[in-house]
This record gives sequence, C-alpha cells and structure tokens, in this order.
Amino acid sequence: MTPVTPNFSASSSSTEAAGDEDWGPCKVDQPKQEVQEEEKHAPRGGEGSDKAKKANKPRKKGERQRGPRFAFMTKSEVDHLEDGYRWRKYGQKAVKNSPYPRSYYRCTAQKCNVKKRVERSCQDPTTVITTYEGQHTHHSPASLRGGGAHMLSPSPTTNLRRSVLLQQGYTNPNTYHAGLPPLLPQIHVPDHGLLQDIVPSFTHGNQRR
DNA sequence: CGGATTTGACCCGCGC
DNA sequence: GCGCGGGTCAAATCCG
Repeated sequence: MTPVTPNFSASSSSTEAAGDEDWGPCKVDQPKQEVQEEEKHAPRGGEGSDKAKKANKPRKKGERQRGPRFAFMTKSEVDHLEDGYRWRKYGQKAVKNSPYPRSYYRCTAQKCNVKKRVERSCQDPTTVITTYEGQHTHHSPASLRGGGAHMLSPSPTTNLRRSVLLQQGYTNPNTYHAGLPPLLPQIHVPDHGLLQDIVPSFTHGNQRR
C-alpha cells in the first residue's frame, strides 16, 4: 500500500524532551498535558433527564486524556492510513494555521475507546500527522482475517515498536514505554532501510488543550 | 437495510 | 468576562 515514512514520537511523562523538534511554523502551541488515566462518568449536566441539547459529553476539567498518546508523521498522499483496525470518523474540524482539516476517528470496536486524529502538515502537504490516543483492547481485525499476518499478537507489535524506536534513537526503552503507540501502521522497512528517514518528533501530541 | 461519513451545533477550557 | 479554538455529538445523508 502506501509507502510511508513514519516519524515517530512517543508521548509519555511530562519530562519529555519537547522542544528539540517542531512541526514547523504552523504548530504554534506547546503541548502541555501528560498522559492521564481516564475515568468517564456522569455527564456534566448531572440530572440526566431528557437532555434537550445534543452535545452531552462527560467531561472533566483537567482530564481529557485517555491512555497513552502517540503521534507520528507519515509521508502519504492519503489521509487515512490502513493500520489494520477499523475506524469510524466522527468529526472533522478546520485547523487553525492550516488549510487542511483535521479528522477525528474512533475505533469501531465497542469497549475500545481508542481515538485517532489525522491532519496534514501545512508546510508539507505530503505529510500526514496521525495522533493515536489510548490503547486497543482487542486485536486488529486485519490480523484475524489473515490480512495482517504479523499483527497476530501484541508481542510482535511491541517488538516492532521497540525496534523502530530504537533505530530512531530511543536507545533507552524506558523513554518510550509509557507512550507506546496503541498500534503501528504497517511499517515498510525495505532493505535499504527506510527507517533512516525516521526522526523523532512531536511529543505530547496535543497543542492547546 | 445497515453501516459509515458528513456536517452543523454545542460545550468546554484557556488566553487575553 | 468574553472570545477563540479544539473536541465531540448526533441527525442527515451517502454508499455498498
């Protein structure tokens, strides 16, 4: 499928080395939140009777993260990269400082609240920035159908992550373990070593809030 | 017909 | 306190 040039970076503790890189002038805001455990509960309204309004989502101040977040850049002309999981788009918003919209996806598997944000780099339209949030509680559908032969279990995937991360400079596993990507797209690692192009970038996936 | 996508509205947090 | 921007919901629509 699409040849990709992923640009990984795990977001974990707030001690992340954020700042050495940047997504370009487009990205102006600094990441500020750390990975937090999620706990969904009562809608903010509280009463829970007949909600007249639509947007009635449980939200808590200071908490909006669900699990580890992982962002990476991919050289691709298509926004939605095939990663073995099924995603349902639930929103799209225009991005400030960027002519390209940002798409919001959610894993279709119930009880799997992994989310994914996809946007195009404004300075490099061929680059897609994908941010995963959370971890899958199931296996990739593709693997179950023999589509992705190498994604049968978390272990190989984890190994792949490590190898990739290590190759890009994450020599210390401890620096990424907390921010393990919930999954990885099928990374093409040609003989000539495409990973050479991978450079750590992006930390704490989020911008403003 | 069922599932996925589109799209406008709504809500919230943060900066000014 | 207000406005802005990001994130999410859900009805409508589209597509296989």
